[in-house]
Amino acid sequence: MELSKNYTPAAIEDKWYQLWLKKGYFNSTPDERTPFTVVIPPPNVTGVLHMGHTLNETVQDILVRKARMSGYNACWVPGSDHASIATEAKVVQMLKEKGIDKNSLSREAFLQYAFEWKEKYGGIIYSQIAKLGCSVDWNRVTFTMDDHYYKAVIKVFVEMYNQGLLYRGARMINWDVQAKTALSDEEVEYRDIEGKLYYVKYKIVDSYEITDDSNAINYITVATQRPETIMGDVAVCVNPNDERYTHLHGKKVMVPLINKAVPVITDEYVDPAFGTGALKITPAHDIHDYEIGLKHHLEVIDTLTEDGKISEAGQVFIGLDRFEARKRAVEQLKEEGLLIKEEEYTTRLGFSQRTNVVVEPRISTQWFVRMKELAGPALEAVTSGNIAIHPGDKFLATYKYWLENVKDWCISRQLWWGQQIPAWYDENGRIIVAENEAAARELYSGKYGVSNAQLRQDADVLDTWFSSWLWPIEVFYGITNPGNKDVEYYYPTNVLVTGQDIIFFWVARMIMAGMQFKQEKPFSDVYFTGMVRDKLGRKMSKSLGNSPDLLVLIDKYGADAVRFGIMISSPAGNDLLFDEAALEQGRNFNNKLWNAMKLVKMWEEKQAGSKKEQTLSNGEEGSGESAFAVQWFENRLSEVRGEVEDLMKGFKLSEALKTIYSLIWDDFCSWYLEWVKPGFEQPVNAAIYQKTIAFFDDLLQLLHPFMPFITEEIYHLLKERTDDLCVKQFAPLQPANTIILAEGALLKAAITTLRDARNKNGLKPKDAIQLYIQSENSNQFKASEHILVKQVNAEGIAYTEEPVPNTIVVTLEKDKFFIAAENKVDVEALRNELLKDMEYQKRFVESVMKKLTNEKFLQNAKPEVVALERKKKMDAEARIKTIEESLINL
RNA sequence: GGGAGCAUAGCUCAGCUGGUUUAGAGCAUCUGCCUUACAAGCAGAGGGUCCGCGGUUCGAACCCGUGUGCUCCCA
Repeated sequence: MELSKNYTPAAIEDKWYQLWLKKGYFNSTPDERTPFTVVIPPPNVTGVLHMGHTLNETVQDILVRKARMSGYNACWVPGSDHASIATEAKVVQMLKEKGIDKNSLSREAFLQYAFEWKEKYGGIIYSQIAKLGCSVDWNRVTFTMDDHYYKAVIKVFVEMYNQGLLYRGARMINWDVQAKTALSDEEVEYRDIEGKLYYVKYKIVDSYEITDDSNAINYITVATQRPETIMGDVAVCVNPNDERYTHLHGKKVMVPLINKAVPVITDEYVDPAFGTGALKITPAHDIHDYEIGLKHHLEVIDTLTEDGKISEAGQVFIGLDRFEARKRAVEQLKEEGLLIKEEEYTTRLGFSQRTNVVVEPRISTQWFVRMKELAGPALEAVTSGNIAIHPGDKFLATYKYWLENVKDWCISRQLWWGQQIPAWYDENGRIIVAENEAAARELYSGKYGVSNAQLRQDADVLDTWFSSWLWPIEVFYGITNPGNKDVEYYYPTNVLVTGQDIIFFWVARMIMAGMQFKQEKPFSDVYFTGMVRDKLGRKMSKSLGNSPDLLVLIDKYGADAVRFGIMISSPAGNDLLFDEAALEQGRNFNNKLWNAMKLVKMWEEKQAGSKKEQTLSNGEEGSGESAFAVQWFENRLSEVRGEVEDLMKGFKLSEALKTIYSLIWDDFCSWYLEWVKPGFEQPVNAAIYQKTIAFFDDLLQLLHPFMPFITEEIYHLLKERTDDLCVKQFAPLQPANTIILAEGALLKAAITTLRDARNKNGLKPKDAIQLYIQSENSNQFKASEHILVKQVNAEGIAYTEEPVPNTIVVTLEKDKFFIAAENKVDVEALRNELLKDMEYQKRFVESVMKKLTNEKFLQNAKPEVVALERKKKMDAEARIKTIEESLINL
């Protein structure tokens, strides 16, 4: 078969994914094996995979594939959530384009459009997950608006209501004026904004006759950021201890623009140092004002409509948008001479995470979850170590802080797309909560003795997170069909992988739900990935245009390279600065693997001797050095497999990948393959060939969870197979022989030292040399001397007791190498090199001697540490001696 | 304003219980190579006040204090 010069991923990736699917490798059903369960953090249906998802899904796939190849029954459940606000906005937009107004539709008709929209666009995210190579069980796709899932949410709501964990009430909540719905505290993002502080005069009522406007006695100055809310003012508040305003206690002032008299009140809350020390109180539009209002029994005047315009209650500027009204208010205040000054001011404003508009504090009647009761067990689950957070040191504190200070969760949303709240109200506003209308009626008549009452269901739906917090349970039907085989087998799941930004939204609430509805944790480990930023460290966002398109990247580099690139630059839990250069590195790695395969394939036809009979120790020409190479690599492989195992157990996936990368590129390609590579047109030892294929297999298997496509492809190209790498089980770990590893390290060091000497002395790669080794222990070189000869292009090798004159001399530990070549020896350069090394060694001995001559060190340090220092000293002194001898013989 | 974290090579980061650390890796850089697996490559090299200051210790990149700078979370 003709093999292309470089690896071409596109067709290969598609081929293998289809084959894996066809063979059902990703599907899981309960059996006698231990399960390894992961539920995907459901991306929302409106979205496409961004780089953050890509990182997340890749991490999950690595863990799942590794488990699948390690004897576990791996089950990775895919799905998406219905994203009520985002989806509803998209559907409304789509209807608008068709010329349909949402308000003209019935709820049922709207939902039908919404489901149609979901069917059409909701699948994009799944095709991207597949493109990336994710080994999810497609038979288990779950959507948070599936019938059973809908029922589960309703069931949980009713249950919680009956347990007193839910309540309905008027509170100040975060209001999204674009989506026209309430938001939870977590859905609000705070950002610093350059704003203005306006200093406005409030005239004092019944004061002295106003004769002179500059006379401060006639008015009080209030500083405000929001002059458009002046119409909702019900008081002006000062600190009771602020002497500047003592004379105003009990007085009244005129609210500008609407000329309404309101009292001056006092409260410790007011900071005399901020602004003018006088605060206007607008209970309807500020949370602190609201609380002060409650305390002082003040009226609440809501001057804004649900879409952020001035309402009738505002009296002026009616119908104007809040920001337009601000401009107009400022203009009018100026005209009336009531605006003293404007001041630049940096403030923090809340923005809706979904629509990005400034969130409006608003008093409204909503449903809330009492969080205190749920927080206890969720906190305990983590602090007791029952659930481990990785990296723990970083997020444990955040998690604890949130749970210890948790506020009630506003779960009602003024939307249609979502689970409609199962609460019914009669004409008197009495509440009945039940799973459906029939049950509600029955309950109602039982409770109040009235049948056929007018009952009206709550029009609102529940927060999307109120459904996704059930995810690890209900994807296995654990709420709607408790005790079923799947949920008993797969729950609790093993690990949840997600971004640190949704620790409260989701992780904490899922743990609450697990403890509350299943009396058991939802997962054993939580792995938080960092945020993906661009290479300048900026968050990726649509507005900056710095977020690359995943499919374009896969097209350009291949899915394996994308997975490699994102993992190699992703230290556990740290933010990762995404740079396409990392994908290039991945592509180059693909190519390296591809070419290594091509090299080995070339040997297939050119094997010396019969494949079966030949062994490594039969004295065949060239077998000696190769036997060493095989032995060494076998042990090196065992060693690295152990390291990778440990790294993966500690969720250090990036380091694990780096380790495998280096094992393949450096140890296998640069060292091992070069060591066993036959000369031009020469046959390869058949036993070595077989061993090399076996090593290659092991390397591919080790890499497979990270780069599934190319590894599967090469696995099948290396040899005729009946099995697939995807489900090949790892062999047990073998201990590595440290003596052989040390011999290999020495050989590598010798080769590098000699190559460096060649380089520095201007010897071309083609110039052959004669090599002499002076060593007290020359045996250590003999096992691998044929490799050494080949790797440094020596014509021959000899052992000597005496220095060899007119040669280039270099030292390695206590050993000396003499290189005889055609070139003239640059004595001066050699001398400098040796002197530099000696200088280093002498200073090293000095630093060691400092310790060894220190009585306190000898007394306090552990004996093995002292012994170690003695050895360091002896080694360095021996080396100095070697260098001195070399210098003399120059 | 409250809390958490970080600061090590040009860049991104390792460095576990203080002692083979006069500090490692990848990328980038430099030098030499078109050596028939791979120039998307090969061989080699250079590069550091471990943020500043003070302390504990026989011994500090590591522990403690303090200052500075950056990042994140919360109000």
